[in-house]
Amino acid sequence: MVKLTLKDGSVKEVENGLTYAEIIKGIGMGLYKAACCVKINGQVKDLRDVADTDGMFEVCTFDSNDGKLAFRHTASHLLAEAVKSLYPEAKLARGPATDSGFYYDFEVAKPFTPDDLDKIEAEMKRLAKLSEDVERFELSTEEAIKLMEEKGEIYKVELIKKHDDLGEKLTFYRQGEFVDLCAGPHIMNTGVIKAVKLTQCTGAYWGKAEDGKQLSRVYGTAFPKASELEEFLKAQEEAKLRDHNKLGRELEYFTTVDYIGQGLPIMLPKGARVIQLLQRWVEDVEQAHGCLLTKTPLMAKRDLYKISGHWDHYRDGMFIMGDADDESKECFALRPMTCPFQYQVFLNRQRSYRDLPMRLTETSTLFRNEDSGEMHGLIRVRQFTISEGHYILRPEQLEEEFAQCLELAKYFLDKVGLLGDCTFRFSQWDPSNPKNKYEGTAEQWEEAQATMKKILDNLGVEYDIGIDEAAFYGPKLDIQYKNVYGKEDTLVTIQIDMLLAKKFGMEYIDVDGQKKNPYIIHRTSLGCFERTLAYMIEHFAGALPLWLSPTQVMIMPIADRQLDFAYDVKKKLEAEGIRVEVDDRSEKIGYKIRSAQLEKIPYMLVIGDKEMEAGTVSLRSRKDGDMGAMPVDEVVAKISLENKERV
RNA sequence: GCUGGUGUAGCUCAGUCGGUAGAGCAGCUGAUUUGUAAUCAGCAGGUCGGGGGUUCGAGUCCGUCCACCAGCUCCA
Repeated sequence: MVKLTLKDGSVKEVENGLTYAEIIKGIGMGLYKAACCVKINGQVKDLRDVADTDGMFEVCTFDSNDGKLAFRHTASHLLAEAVKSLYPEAKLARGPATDSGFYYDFEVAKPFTPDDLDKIEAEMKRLAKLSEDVERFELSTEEAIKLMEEKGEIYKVELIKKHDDLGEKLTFYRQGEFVDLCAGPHIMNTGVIKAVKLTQCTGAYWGKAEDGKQLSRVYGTAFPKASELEEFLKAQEEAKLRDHNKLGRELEYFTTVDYIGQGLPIMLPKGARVIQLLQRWVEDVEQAHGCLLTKTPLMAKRDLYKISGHWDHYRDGMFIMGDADDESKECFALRPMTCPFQYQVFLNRQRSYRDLPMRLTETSTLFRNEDSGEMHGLIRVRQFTISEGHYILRPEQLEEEFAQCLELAKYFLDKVGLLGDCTFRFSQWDPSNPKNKYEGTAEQWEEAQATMKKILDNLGVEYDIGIDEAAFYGPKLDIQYKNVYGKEDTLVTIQIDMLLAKKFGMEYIDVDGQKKNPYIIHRTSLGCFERTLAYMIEHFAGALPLWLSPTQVMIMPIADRQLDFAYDVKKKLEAEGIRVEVDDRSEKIGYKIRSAQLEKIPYMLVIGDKEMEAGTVSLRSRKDGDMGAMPVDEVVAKISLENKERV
C-alpha cells in the first residue's frame, strides 16, 4: 500500500501499481477532469506515473503553476500536431510551456507569418474537438532514434542523443497521429484545451547560438475556458498601455530621431528633469555613505583597454575612433565601462591599507555599440548614464562592503518604487563557455564564487543562479526587473573582482609592510538612469511619485480675475522648491483639469472667487480627485512635506 | 546581426482597382470668463520614412537603405 497525505491532512491508502490518474478518478471525476499533473513531496509527476512513494500528495489543476505548465505543454504539442497536419514537411525542434503560454520551434522552408497563425490556430481548434487521448510510452535509444529518423525529425534525433548522453530515459507522448519526444508531464486528453490563441511568430536559433540555424517559432497561450483567455488578452492589452516606449514618448519624456541613430534617445525637458533629480539625489546619498565622486574621461587610447582586457573581450561592443588594427597610429575608443578609468584614481599615488576601503563613484556616461536589433526604448540604448562605483578593498573588508552596496541599492530601488518587483540573480561563470569569455584560473573563480555565495547566504538574499552570466573578471549579483512584456533586464549589479587589480598593478602596503593586490567591488547603485526611468514609467503607468514629477503642481484659476492670486500661490510653492505652473489659458476648469490629469500632474489647485476671498485653494489629486478647499499655507506645507519625504 | 511586422499632419487613423491627400484630437487666431476629465468659430498643418525602379501616371506595385515594434542572439 502507498500512503498519500492529502491537502486536508487526511491520509489515503492506495493499492500498489495504480497510476495517479486512476487514484484521482477514485477521488472524483470532477477532479480527474481538471487534473493536469500531481506533486509528491513537492516533486512534479505525470498523471500516468505509478504511485510508488508515500508522502504529501497534491493534485495540480490549471489553477496551480505546475498545472498551467502541464496544460500548456500539451497545448504546445497540439500546436505541433496542427503544424504537422498543415505542413507535413515541417521539422519539429522544441516546444516548452512558458510563464504565460507556450511556444514551439519548427524548421520550415518559409518562416510563418501572422496569416499562417490564423490557419494553424483554426487547425488546433479542430484537432482539440477530436478529444484525443494523450498516451505515453518509452523507447530504447536505438528505437527512439529509428522512430525519429523514419519521420525525418533531425532535431529530435539530436535531442535523443543529448538525453542519452546524460543517461536520461526517453519518453514519448502520442495524441492521434502525432508523436513527440517529451519528458512531460502532460494532461490526459487534448479536448480540454478549449481556448487557445497563437500570439506571434518569430525567428529563434537552434541550440541557443547565433551561428546556429534559425527556426520559426510560434508563440501562443491556452486556457481551459474562453473567458479566461479573454481576460488574459485584455490584461495583456492593459499592460501594453504602460509600455514606457509608448507612454514615455506620449508624455514627452523622450523621443528618437531617425538621422541621429538607433539607441540614441533625446531626453526631452521632462525626462531630463527626472534624470537630473535622480542623479543629484543618488550622488548626495552616495557621498553621505562615504563615496568619493570622480569625473574621468569619456574616451581613452586603445592601450588602456588592452590592459583591462576589454580590447580582447569587448572590442565589438566599443565605438572605436581610428583604425583599430593600425598600431602605428593613435587609436581611441569611447568607454564602455568606467573601471579602468577609475582605477587611475587609486593609482595616483602609493596607497596603504589606511586608504581602504576606497569607495569611488561616478555618474558615468558609457557607450556600447550594440547590435542593431538590440535597442529598445530607454531600456537598451547605445549611450547611457549609470551611477557606477568601484570599491577598492582589503580582502577582509569584502563582506561588509558588499553588504553595504546591496543595502544602498535596495534603498534606492525602494525609494523609486521598483524594489518590490525585483529578483536577484547570482551570475556565475561557465568554465565550458565556448568563446573563452573568462579571465583567470578555475581556482580564482571558485574562490570568488564561494565568497559571494557565503556573503549572499549570510545576508539571506533569495536568488536564482545564472550560469554563464558572470562578467569576464568575476561573479555578479544582478538585480533583475521585468518590463511590461515580461522581458527581464539587469537594473543593478554588484560584482566581485579579484583579478583586475593585479592587471593594473594596483597595490597597497598592508599592516605587515607587504605589498598586496586589493579586491574590487564593481557596483551600480540605482543602475542606469535611462533604464530606471523606463521601468518607473511602466511601474507607475506614467504617474511618477510627487518628488520625481517634472511638474508637481498645476494651479488653475477659474477666471482671469483670480490670476494674481494664483501667481501669489505659485510663489509660495516655489519658495518651498516645488515645481509649479499656472494654467492661465482662458478655458473652462473641466478642460484644464482634463489636460493636467492626462499629463499625470500629481496636484491641481483650483482657484475661484470663493477661494480667493477665503485665502484657500481647492486641492485636487490626480489619484483621489477633489479633496476640498484648504488654507493656502496648509496646502503648501502638505505638498512640501510630501516632496521632502520622497513619496 | 537574424526572423516577422510596421512606417500617411505633432498624435490616433482613413485613403477602394495605380488616377494627383482626408478626418478627429493637439496647435495657432478670435470670441467666451467659465466650479472639478473635452465651449464655439475660423485658420494653418504633408517631398505619404529616404533615395531608386516599373508606369502616361505611384501613398498604392517592385527592389534597396533608414527608423520603429515583438521575438531570437547579445547585454547594464
